[in-house]
Amino acid sequence: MKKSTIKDVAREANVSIATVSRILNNTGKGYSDKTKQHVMQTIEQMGYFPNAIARSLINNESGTIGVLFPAVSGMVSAEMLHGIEAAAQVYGKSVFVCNTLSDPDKTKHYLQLLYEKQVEGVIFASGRLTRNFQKIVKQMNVPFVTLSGISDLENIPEIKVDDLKATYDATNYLIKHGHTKLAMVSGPPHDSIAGTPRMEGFKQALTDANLPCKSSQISWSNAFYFEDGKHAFRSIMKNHPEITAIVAASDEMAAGVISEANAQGIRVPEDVSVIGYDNTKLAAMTVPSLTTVSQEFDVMGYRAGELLCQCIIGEKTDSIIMKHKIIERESVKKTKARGVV
Amino acid sequence: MKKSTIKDVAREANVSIATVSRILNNTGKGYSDKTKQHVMQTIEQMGYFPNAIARSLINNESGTIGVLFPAVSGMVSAEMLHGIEAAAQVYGKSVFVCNTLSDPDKTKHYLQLLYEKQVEGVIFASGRLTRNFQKIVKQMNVPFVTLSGISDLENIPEIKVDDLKATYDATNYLIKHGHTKLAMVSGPPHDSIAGTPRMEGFKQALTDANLPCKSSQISWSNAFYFEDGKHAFRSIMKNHPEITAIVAASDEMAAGVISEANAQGIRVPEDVSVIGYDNTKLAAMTVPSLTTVSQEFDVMGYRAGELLCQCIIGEKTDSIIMKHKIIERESVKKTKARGVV
DNA sequence: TTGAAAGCGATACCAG
DNA sequence: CTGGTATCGCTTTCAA
Repeated sequence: MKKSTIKDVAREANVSIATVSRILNNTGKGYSDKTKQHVMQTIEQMGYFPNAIARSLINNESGTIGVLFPAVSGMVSAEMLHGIEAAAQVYGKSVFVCNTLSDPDKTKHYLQLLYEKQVEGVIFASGRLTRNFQKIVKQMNVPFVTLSGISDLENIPEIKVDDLKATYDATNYLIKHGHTKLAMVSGPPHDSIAGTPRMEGFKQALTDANLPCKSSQISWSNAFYFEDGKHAFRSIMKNHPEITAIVAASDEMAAGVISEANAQGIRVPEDVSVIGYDNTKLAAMTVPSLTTVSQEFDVMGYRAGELLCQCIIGEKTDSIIMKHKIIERESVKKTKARGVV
Repeated sequence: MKKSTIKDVAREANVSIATVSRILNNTGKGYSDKTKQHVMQTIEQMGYFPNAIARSLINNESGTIGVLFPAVSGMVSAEMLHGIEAAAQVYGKSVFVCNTLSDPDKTKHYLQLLYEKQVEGVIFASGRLTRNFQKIVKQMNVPFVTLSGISDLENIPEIKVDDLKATYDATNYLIKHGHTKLAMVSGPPHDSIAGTPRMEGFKQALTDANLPCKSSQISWSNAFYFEDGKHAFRSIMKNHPEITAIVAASDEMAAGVISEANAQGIRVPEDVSVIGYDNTKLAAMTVPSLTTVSQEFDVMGYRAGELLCQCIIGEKTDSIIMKHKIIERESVKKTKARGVV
């Protein structure tokens, strides 16, 4: 049983396809109320749905956008994607998801694919849009937006939180609560998205507070996972047993720190305080629950989707720096206040 | 600057569009090696990419599939989606994601949308495909697959683990390790996917072991979250302080149980053992780490994608029951063995 | 080996 | 208010 087309409807309703088309698109004129009734009815009973692909071809509008993630597994990207989809929904766009695995070849492949599929815009999430992709991006000639990422290309609006400032604030939060011997559990130092800026924020906060800041106070790993946090904490405790507070570059790492502290009989927050980063659901689940820097990923995703859709209709093109805030839970010990509260 | 089309390439290369098309599709015949070289070159330098939409229209193959989730936020759906995308990749399909929010109207809307976009197949994940959707599904006339869900319609292959059996095994695991006073922290009893079958598995295991099984041993919530686990544990401890082991319907709930136990000064696993469900990353992060039933969501996603693509090319149509296994960590106390080990 | 031309399903302009 | 028709970009016969 073949799918019915506009032609079938026209034949069945004894009108021209032009008329059916007008009714379908609700142009308001070009048909009488009576024919409309009649045509709508036959459409209904035939179970006809217009072919969006044919429409796209003639209108030159695919009604789709593409989203590139290193990997959609994981809380963070999941929430972002959710937000993106919600926004796309509102603007009547469908979304293609792609997992680049951070592989440049794969990424380029996907961009070409999206190009061929005539997407109207692309969200590049959690990655770095390098000059490598300049050519294809330019050719595609549709709006791009980076989400919690970074772009080496010009004129690409971005949605992100100011990681440096956020980590600065987190560090400062510990300092304000009386901590003077701090360490950081960081991601890869050359990760220009979540590595470098967060380390920098940590350092600046220490420096501004006239606190010692040696590189040995930062223990970094190749990723941001639970195990990385455990290892990092172990090495910190070896080199700096005097530490009383730790800034982690992700909630998972912070959870690793708490877990390892527990294993070593070090109490959190009595002996050592911990502040996390992201405010994923995990932060509420640790024991003790995690004080952390909040990034609202679903909102960020929504805003990214929204921004992209606005760019598509030529409405707006400004970057958005999302505000962050510190969510206070139980993992930080508050002793004497130091300086302005 | 308009996008260049096959026509432009033809003109530029001084051949007919038919020839360009043949070369593009690598038909192998219909052009000389020399023209091929030449055409490929001009394609390259023009930066031409074929319009997939026009291709879809004439080939009647969109090269896309749709995935419906209640919500892509959350570890579980994220991992599934990752697997799906990976499989789709292999079969050369792009994937549209849709968040139904478990709303029937929205779901129907998305199905229609996917229909119009001419998707070649649909994965219906973590939800129930009711008779409500029968009409549209039938009309679409493309393969459907349910993933970790349930279908009231005929002939829809499914990928899932046997929830009843898995919970049975989990319960039995506790029994084998000497526990006789058990309780369950369950999701919604009328949730036919992750509610009813898991409760049933729990009950059957108790019954088969000749252990008491009153309905008061099961505390259910409207969802499967951390907070639900906390509440449930509280009420269980009120009604059944004698309990020594708990079966949770999700890792998050199990984490809630552990957290609440902690707050009440009840030790895990010394005073009460806990077994989770899902084996999400969270399970490794709790203190103590969680013994749990493993579902490999990324693999399930991959298999679902694979299965769907095989259905599309008419290759295979059998359901897949994924095997589950129990991942032993630290949250279960092993006392005397009881019965066969 | 090539090219001309007939569609794929829908839109929109132009006549009537 | 209506219908005929060119067109969107590409594939695929059918002749040459």
